[in-house]
Amino acid sequence: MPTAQSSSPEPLPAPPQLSTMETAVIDVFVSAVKLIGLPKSVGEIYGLLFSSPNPLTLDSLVRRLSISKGSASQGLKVLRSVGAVRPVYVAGDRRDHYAAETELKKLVAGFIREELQPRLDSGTERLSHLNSLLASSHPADSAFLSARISKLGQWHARSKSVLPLLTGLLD
Amino acid sequence: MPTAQSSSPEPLPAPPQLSTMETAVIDVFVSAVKLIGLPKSVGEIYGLLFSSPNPLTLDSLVRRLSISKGSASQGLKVLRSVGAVRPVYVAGDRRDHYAAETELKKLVAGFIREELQPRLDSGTERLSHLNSLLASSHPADSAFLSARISKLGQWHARSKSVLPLLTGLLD
DNA sequence: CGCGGAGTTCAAGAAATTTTGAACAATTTG
DNA sequence: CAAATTGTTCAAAATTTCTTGAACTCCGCG
Repeated sequence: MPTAQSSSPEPLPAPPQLSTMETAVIDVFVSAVKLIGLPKSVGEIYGLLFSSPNPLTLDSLVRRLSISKGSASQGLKVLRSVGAVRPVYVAGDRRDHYAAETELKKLVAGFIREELQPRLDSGTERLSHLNSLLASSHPADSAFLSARISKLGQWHARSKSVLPLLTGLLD
Repeated sequence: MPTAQSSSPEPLPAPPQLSTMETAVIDVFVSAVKLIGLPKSVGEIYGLLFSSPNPLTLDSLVRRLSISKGSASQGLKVLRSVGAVRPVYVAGDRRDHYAAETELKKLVAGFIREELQPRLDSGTERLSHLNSLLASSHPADSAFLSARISKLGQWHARSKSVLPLLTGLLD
């Protein structure tokens, strides 16, 4: 029995009160997550799960973090997609329970796969579009532009080959 | 003499008109730059410089991209700091001229040095703060939390050692 | 079946970030 | 030196992104 959630007559949800420790950990993940361009709520959710010995339900996240159900749902969706969070079956409870995945390699791999690779892939199309434009470009600049676009192509190829390697460097 | 900027009596700055090619290249850099969390204007500026055979002044950037002087100034500051842009001396012109740095390795190294490393460094302090909080945490969770914070420390150390390696994988 | 709990979706509001523009500082030049 | 030119700064406006909350879909249960 985690916290005594007894039948208090208060109309307000009663401050869910995060411990100082939890707040500090969450803060770390909020920063981290913003750095990689994901919304704060994702960091809050992951941070709380990371601090929690047992899996939590969407509902607990909503209460303890004071965020909306919508945010929690969307945040969990992202975390699930990158494999940062794992659903845990709990007997006799219809609700989903989630636990934080703590293997760095998995987290990075998931982020690369879901957030970075798709961009690189769309870059391939972009590049061929640029090459097609090259034909109709002003002849005077043509040589220069051709060189630059080829440079872009090099970058792109290099990125595509290096990103996956990154995963290998971890753990 | 690049563009004939003759004395036209028009009150409006006259649409600077980017070529289709330029627009497409800029578009690529705007996406890239947003991915890494920098403002669009930074991508626009770098994109135009990347497409340009000769170095451009702040003023040309303002006119051709139709952005404010403030944006251009701030954007160039960022680009200079990460070494994505190089000032080029032009005889008999008081203004600064800028050229795009196109060595991928340099760009990545600069970004890591200026934008990523500082965050990792502040993370060091954060971690020791967490460790100090550990003392005052509820004994029941103490073992679990201790393990999690140690995990965080591992991640941190691993990141600090891997990030610099990244540079070596390029070019 | 219909009710109720769990979770998702998405349009509208709130918050955060970026851009603007005008005032300022620093130089150069006539 | 004063005037003109170049670039910077920063508060306010504009834009973008995130969060909210209510409507909705699914399911399992009685």
